[in-house]
Amino acid sequence: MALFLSTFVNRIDRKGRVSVPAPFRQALQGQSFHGLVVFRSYKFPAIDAFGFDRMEQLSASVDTLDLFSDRQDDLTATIFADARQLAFDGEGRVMLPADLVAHAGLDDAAAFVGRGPTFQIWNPQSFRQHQDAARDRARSEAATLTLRAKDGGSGR
Amino acid sequence: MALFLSTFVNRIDRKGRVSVPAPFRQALQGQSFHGLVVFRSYKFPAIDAFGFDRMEQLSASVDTLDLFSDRQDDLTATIFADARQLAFDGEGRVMLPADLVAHAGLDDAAAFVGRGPTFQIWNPQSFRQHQDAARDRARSEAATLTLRAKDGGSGR
DNA sequence: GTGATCTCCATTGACGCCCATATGAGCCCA
DNA sequence: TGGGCTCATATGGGCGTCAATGGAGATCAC
Repeated sequence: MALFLSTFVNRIDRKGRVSVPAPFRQALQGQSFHGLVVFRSYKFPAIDAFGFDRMEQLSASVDTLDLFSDRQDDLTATIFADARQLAFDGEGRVMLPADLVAHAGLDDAAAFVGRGPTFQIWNPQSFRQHQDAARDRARSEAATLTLRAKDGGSGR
Repeated sequence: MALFLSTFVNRIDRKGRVSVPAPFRQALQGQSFHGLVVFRSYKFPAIDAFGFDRMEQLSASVDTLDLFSDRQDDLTATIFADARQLAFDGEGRVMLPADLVAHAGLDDAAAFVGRGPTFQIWNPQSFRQHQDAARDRARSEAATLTLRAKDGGSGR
């Protein structure tokens, strides 16, 4: 399974193309579709992304011949309808659709942010602010966590 | 199995023809009928659609009584009676029957909305509203889903 | 004969594919 | 340890191809 670590910032050229970081491309090797699956993040001004195999898994888990389940309507409508496949070109770049660029507030650069099994694409400035805020929150919670962690040892 | 992702908006010309998005056509390749199976969505102002193989699957399931609740029975009966086959022309277009156009409130454009194993055809404006609402609902359910995934181990 | 549907052709605009260049990191050798 | 070399990645631009769209003519059904 793919594992995405660290953050990389690459330029977006005037044709809307951006290089996917080589380590991320390596993590995506050997999938049935050579590229990314992306969609608008629910909670952030960012783009969520992962490999095609993860989408296939999602489809299989949702798929039944019951066409009439109310429960899955919102989920499928949102996930599958909103997802896009972005194919790599020969140089390992993808074209970012204009509406996703708008959603993430992207300008001339994109930050690829590893999140383990998935990653996100942010405006670099927005991400820095977001990250700083997250760090502050984590720091203020640290006292509580430390007390709990006493028996467990080093969480990170 | 076919996997329909993303949303594509294409124009309907004055003869009622509309191009099926190329990625969807690719997902439908190699089936015994070169075209779509469509019927009125029973809960949305939209057209449900998928490939012929899925209709065959559905038929087989009904035969083996897999889907033998009364509710399913009514609904599947409705589907088979209501379903139509729309053949591709040389350019990958289909002709939308007038009554389906009316049911979906289609005008001069059609949104092809991927739903994983199936897709739908909507009036673009109607779909946008529907998607925004579904997105809000999904967002509020996201917390619940996350909590469930946590104890299940690493959700995928 | 008349209307509708299917087939074929032309246009245009976007996107995929190709090559060329720069930049930086790692490696080898002195 | 320092310098130079090499290779991979990132980046920019040009061009060909395919998809979407519109229309005209042929064929079939009523």
